[in-house]
Amino acid sequence: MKILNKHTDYALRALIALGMNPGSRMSAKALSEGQVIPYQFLRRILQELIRSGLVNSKQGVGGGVALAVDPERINVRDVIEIFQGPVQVSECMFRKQLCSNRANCVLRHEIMRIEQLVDDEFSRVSVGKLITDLKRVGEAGKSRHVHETN
Amino acid sequence: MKILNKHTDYALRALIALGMNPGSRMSAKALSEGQVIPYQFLRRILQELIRSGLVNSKQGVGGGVALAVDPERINVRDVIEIFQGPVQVSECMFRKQLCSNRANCVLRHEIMRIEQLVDDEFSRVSVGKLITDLKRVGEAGKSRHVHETN
DNA sequence: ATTATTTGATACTAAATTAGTATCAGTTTA
DNA sequence: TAAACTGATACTAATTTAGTATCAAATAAT
Repeated sequence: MKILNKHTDYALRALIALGMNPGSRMSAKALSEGQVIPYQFLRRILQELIRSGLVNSKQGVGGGVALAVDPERINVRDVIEIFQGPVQVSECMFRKQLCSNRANCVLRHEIMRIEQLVDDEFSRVSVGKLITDLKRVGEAGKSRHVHETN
Repeated sequence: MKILNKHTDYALRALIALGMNPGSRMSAKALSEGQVIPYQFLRRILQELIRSGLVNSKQGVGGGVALAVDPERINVRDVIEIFQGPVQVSECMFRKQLCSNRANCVLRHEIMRIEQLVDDEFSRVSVGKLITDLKRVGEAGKSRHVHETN
């Protein structure tokens, strides 16, 4: 049961990279190389982020993308919603005729509670917070590899 | 972002049905008809539940499957784990070489917290509890359709 | 003006996962 | 010995996810 797909994962990495040096505009190419994300795939992900208003873009030489919103105001939930749709458990809620049996419904009750919980938690994690954490780790652990904390 | 797949969904429905009348042994055919689950698909799901020890089976005429465990001791988390693997966010944790960039790692920290939360919550919901809820709803709402409470 | 660098839009392919079907062998009961 | 079952396993189809490719339009530098 994997929660984040590659779209969301890469989108978050890109947003973090953009937020690291505020105001900086980066090309998809630079981002792709810096974050090791397949270029064309990243292009499409960025286009969705642009459409959704989280980043803005500028064409031509010296163009690229930049955050359009304060990183504190972008949270993981937003990004999940863009690329994976709203947190839900089954189709039951939206296609009621499928949900003709009670067992499914009673299950749904518990599950919607958990859904809400997950949603809230992801809402609480902003890109800004991730950047802060990241910078802190960067300071503290200059010499050792982050993985060693696992 | 859908959390439960059909395997888990059907498995839970089957477990609930089996737990409704304790000690009852039901054939896959009866379950399939009662719960409106494709027969051959349910067969395979039941076989996994058997392998995992949650239900036992008896071959031949009058055979079928029955709960092997007190429904209070089967929780949703167990079932998710059987059919969808452990709750995780990305492959990062298990394939460390993929996780060569810090952004991903810092993200993981927050995300593992949420992962744990989801895991705990699903652990708290037992099949027994779902059955209790279901029976209560059955008592209270005899005349009206459950969906009307949406 | 021309060229290089960039995004916009969109079509396409490939791989993986999920959902569902089918078959045949073996067990048990009547 | 026939009917009603599960055990094991192979197969197909649909959907989702991941990734690639192409061409047009904008911008800046020369």
